Amino acid sequence: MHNGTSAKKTGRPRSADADHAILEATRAALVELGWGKLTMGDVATRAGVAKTTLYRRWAGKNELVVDAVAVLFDELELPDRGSLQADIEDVVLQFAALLALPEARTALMAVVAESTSDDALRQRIREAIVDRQKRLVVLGRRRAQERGELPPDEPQDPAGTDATTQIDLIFDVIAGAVVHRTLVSGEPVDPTWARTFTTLLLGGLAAIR
Amino acid sequence: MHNGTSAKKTGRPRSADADHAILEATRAALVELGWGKLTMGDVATRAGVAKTTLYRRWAGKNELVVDAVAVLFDELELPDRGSLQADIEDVVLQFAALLALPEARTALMAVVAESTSDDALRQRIREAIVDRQKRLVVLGRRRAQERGELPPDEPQDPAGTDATTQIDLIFDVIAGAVVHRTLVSGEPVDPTWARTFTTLLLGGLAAIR
Amino acid sequence: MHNGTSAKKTGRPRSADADHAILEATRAALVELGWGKLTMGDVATRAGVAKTTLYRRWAGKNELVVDAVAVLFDELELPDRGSLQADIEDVVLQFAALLALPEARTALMAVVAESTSDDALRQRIREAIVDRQKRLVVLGRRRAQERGELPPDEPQDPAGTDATTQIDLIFDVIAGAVVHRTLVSGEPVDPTWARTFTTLLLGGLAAIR
Amino acid sequence: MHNGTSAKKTGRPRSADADHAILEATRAALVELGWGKLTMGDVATRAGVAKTTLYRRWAGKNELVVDAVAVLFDELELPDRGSLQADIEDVVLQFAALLALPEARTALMAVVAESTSDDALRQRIREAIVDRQKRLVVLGRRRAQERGELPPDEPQDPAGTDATTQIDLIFDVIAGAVVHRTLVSGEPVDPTWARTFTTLLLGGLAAIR
DNA sequence: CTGTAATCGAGACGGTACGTCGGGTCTTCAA
DNA sequence: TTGAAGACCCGACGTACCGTCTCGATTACAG
Repeated sequence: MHNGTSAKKTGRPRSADADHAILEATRAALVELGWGKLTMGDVATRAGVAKTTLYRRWAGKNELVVDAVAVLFDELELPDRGSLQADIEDVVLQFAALLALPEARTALMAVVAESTSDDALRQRIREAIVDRQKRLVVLGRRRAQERGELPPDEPQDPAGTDATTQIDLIFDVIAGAVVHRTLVSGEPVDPTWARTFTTLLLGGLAAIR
Repeated sequence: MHNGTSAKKTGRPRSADADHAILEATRAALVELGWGKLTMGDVATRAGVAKTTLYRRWAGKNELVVDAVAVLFDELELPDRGSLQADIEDVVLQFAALLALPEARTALMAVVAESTSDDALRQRIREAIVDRQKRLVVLGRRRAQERGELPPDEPQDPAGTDATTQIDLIFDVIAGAVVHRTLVSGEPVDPTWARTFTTLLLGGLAAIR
Repeated sequence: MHNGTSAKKTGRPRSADADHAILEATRAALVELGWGKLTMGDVATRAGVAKTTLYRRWAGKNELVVDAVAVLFDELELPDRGSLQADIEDVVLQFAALLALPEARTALMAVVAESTSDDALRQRIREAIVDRQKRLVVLGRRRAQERGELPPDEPQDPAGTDATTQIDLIFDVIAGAVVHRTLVSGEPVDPTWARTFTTLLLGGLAAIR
Repeated sequence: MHNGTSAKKTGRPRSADADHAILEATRAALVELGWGKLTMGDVATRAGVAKTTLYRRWAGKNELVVDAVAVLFDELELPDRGSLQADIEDVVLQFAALLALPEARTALMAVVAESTSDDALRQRIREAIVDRQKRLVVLGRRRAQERGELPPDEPQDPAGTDATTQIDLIFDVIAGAVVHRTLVSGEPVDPTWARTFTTLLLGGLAAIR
C-alpha cells in the first residue's frame, strides 16, 4: 500500500473516505476512458477531491492504478471441485472472467507495459498482484498431492524439476496462455477451451516429472 | 501497412525514404527513451522530417509504433533442427531474445495495453504482428507430421481437437508463457527453462489428441 | 504591378483570367475573413488556382493584398462642384464611403501596419495607393487657384509655406482625419461632419499663408 | 484591463509579478521583432512564464499587445507653455516621438488593423488607448478658454458646433494628421511641421465657430 | 480553550507534448 | 513554360495534463 504505519502524531488526519473514493473513481475512469485517456485531474474530480490530496497519497498514475486494481485480483479463489482438472478449469474461467472486465484488462496490461522500463513498478506489481496469485497454484498443487493426483515433492531428482520451478512454470503457462488468448488473440476463453487447455497442461505435467 | 493501393494520380508523390527514416527513428527512439518518453516531435526530428509528414502517414503514436516494431517479429525463423522438441526450443529462445530487446518488449506491451480499449488498434496489431507469427506454429507442426512425430490432420474426432484449434492453442501457450515469464514474472528464459517448457508442451499435446 | 514587360518567349503563356480571379478572390476573402484569417491557400482555392500559380505572380500576402485593393482607391474622383468647399466635402465623403467597405478598410490598415517594419512594402504602398491620390489635392488646389479661391503659387515667402509642403499637409490632414474618425474613433463621416471639417480646413489654409 | 473586480475566493491567487513581467516582455519583443514576428511562446519565455499563464490572462496576441502598449500612451502630457499654439505644438511633437518608437508604431497600427474586423478589439482599443488621450484635448481647450484664447462653451449656436463635436473633431484631426504623416506618408514630424500644422488647426478652429 | 500542525478544496504555476494550421517551396504529371 | 495537385519543411498555434505551489479554511490533538 502507499503508506505504512508511518508515525503521524499531530495535525488533521487523512480522510479514509478519500482513499476509497479515489480508488473507486480510478476504476470507473479506467472503464470509461482506458489507461491512455485517464488523467489524474479527472480522477480527482470524480472522487470529489483535490489533486493535492491525490498526490499526497500516490506518487503517480502507475502507483495509483496498481493499487486500484490489485484488489480485483484478490477475489480469485480456488474452490475444491474434487479433481485437479476441475479445479484448474474453474480458476482459468475465473481469471478469464476477470480479464473480461475493462478496468482489469486495461489496467493490468498498462501497468505491465509501464513496468518494462520501471523496475520499481515491476516490483510493486509483483508484490501487489502477481505473487499473490501464486497461492492458487500452490494450493491446487498441494490438494492434488493430497488426493494422489500428483506425486509428493521429493528431493530433487536430477532428471526432474523441483517444486519451485514447477510452480513458476505452471503459473507462467496458465496466466500467460489465458492472458494471451484473451488480450492478444482476442478469442474467448470458454469452458471448452478451458477443458482442452487444462488437459494439455496436466498431460504436460506428467511429462516433466 | 498504413496505406493500401489507394489511387493517387496527381501531386507530388510521398517520399519512400521518409517512411524508412521514420520507422528507423522510431525504433531508435524506443531504445533510448522507452515508450513513455517517446514523442512524435522527437521521432520527426530524428528522421529529419516534419511532424506533418509523420501525421500524414500515421494517426498517432500507437499506429506508428506497431508498424515500427512489426518488422522485428518477422525475423523469427523456424530452423529445422531435426526434431519437434529442438525446433520449439529454438524458436522459444529466439522469441525470448527478441523480448530482451528494450524496443521490442516495451513497444509490444505498450501497444497491446492500448489495444485493450481500441479495437482498431487491436486489429492492426493482430494483422501486423500476431497472426504473421502463427506461420511458425503451422510450419513446425507440418514438419513434425512429416517426420511422424505428430499424427496427420484427420477428419475431426469428436473427442479430439481440430487443426485450427490446436494451432491457436499452441500459439497462445508458447507466446503467452514466454511473454509472461519474461515480462511479468521477470525471470529469464534460458535453455533449461526452454527444455522443460517444451517437454511440458509436447507431453500436453499428446494428451489432447 | 507585379510583372513588368518582361520578355517571355517560349512555353505556355500565363493565364490572364487567373490574375483577375485571384485578385477578386483576395478581395472576397478579405471581406469575409479579415486580414488575419486570410490565407494564401484559401485565396488559391477560391480562385480555382494552385498555390504555385499564386506565388509565381506575387511574393507574398502583403504584395497580393496591396495590388488587390489598390484598384479600389483609383475610383476616387474630384468632380467640379463649383467651389473648393464643395469639392473637398465631396471627396471626403467618397473617401469615407470607400473606407466603409470592409475589404478596403481592412486591407488598407493591414498593409500599413505591415509596412511599419518593411520599407519595401511601404514604398510599394506609397506608389500603388497613397501618392496616386495626391492627384486629387493637386487638382483641387489648381482649380481653386483658377477660381481665385486660393492665391497662385508664389516664390516662397519666408513667412509662408511652399506649394509642395502645403499639398503634403493638406493630404495628411484630410486623409488622416477621415481615417482616424472612421477606423479609430469609429464614428461615421456624414455630410455634417464633412462640412464642419472642410470649414476648419479652409479656415486653416487661410491662416498658414 | 483584462480582469475586472471579479469575485475569486478560493485557490491560489494570480501572480501580480507575472502581469508586469509579461507586459514588459511584450514591449521588448515588439521592439526586437515587430508585430509580425512576435509570438506568444517567445513572450512567455522572455517573461519567465508558462504559455498557459499568458493565455489565462489574455485571449490572444491582440489583447495582450493592446494592454502592453496602452501604458506608453499614458505618458503623453500637456505642459502649460503659456499659449494654445505652444501647447498643441508640444503635444504634437510628443505624439510624434511616441510613434517613432518601433514598439508603439508597429503595435498601434497592427491592433487597429485587426480591429477593423473585430468589434470587441476595437472597443478595447478605444477604452485602453484612444479615449484616454482625449483628456489632452479637453484640458488644452479649457486652459485656452481660461486664457481667453477660445470662447467659453455656450448653449449651442445653431450655426456653430457644440463642445463634444469640437473636441472629437480636434482629436481626429491632430491624431489623424500626425499618424498619417508619420506612418503612411513616412515623413518626419519636426518642429517646423508642427508649427505649420498647429497654425492651420487654430486658424480652422476660428472658422468653425 | 487555545494554539500548533497537518489536512482539505481550489486553482494558479512552470513545463512538455500534443495535433493542427498556414507559409512558402518542391516535385510530379498533363496541357 | 504554365498549371493543378499535393507532399514537403518549418514554425507557431492554442489546449491538455503533468506534478508543484500557494491560498484560506477545516479539523484534530497537545498543552
